[in-house]
Amino acid sequence: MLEETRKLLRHNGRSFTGVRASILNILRSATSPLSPKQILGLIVMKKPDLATVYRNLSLMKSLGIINSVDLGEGFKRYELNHPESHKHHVICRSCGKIEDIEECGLQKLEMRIAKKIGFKIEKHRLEFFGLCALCRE
Amino acid sequence: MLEETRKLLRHNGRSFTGVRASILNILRSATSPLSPKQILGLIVMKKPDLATVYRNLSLMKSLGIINSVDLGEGFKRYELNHPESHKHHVICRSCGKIEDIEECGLQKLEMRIAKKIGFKIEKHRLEFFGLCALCRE
DNA sequence: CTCCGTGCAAAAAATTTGCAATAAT
DNA sequence: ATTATTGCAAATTTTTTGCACGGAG
Repeated sequence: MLEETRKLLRHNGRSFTGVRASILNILRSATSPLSPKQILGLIVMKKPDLATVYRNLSLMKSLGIINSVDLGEGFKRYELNHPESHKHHVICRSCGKIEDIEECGLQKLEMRIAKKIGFKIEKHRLEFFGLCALCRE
Repeated sequence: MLEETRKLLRHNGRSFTGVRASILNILRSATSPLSPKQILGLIVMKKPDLATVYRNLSLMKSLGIINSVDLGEGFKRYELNHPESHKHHVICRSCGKIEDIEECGLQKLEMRIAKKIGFKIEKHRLEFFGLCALCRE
């Protein structure tokens, strides 16, 4: 899995560096999308510069290895891109917990909209906001 | 319609100032969500400070008069809040055109998710990205 | 040798805040 | 009078960029 990424990077003339491996490992074990700062905070040894984290996130996003998620917090979060299973998020407005959901079922709506307004729809973003079980008491 | 807003502001001890009226009029005639800078640019006479625009957007959002929309551009956009008709957006990745869509049909999905993960879902955000008819040539 | 990757510092861009002057109630 | 609103400047926060150095091919 990191092997595929390595190949993808090589194929684009880039290398599979330690920083990139760290970022990917962190995103792989994350249970929700992380901000650049959070990612940096989770790199334990040989902490890179935050600018390097940004540059790598940007590169890996452009190669489709990761995705960005914007929850309207004033910064972006990043997660691994799983091309097969496309994810959405449910965010608790009280504790900030983020849960992933696999279910989507927007294809029909997408097709209907595409036809109605003449767009070729390539992707969508869907997030739910509310209160998690714990925060509801 | 501005009358309701006036009452809502008064009820919260705030006044219906010229800046607020300008912002609301601009949002009312906008065909897509606008950034604070765009809004400022559209105020013709007696241009307020950008900080004032930000403060008013924040206040009016907290009162539910307007909504913010985050398309992952690095800044937020604002639109009027129409409590009855809830809107989503389709954004052209080439020319940036934003179209509103009224259709949603996410209630069933919302309920299914709410039940599955125990969230009380209060709102959602949905955007589509692609190419508009013109940009497809 | 020639790019790529990184650290460091500085710059940009979006947003927020402090404070004094002004306007509204 | 009391409280809200604004302008202005400065501060914060997120993200980007320039440059020089070290390293991989």
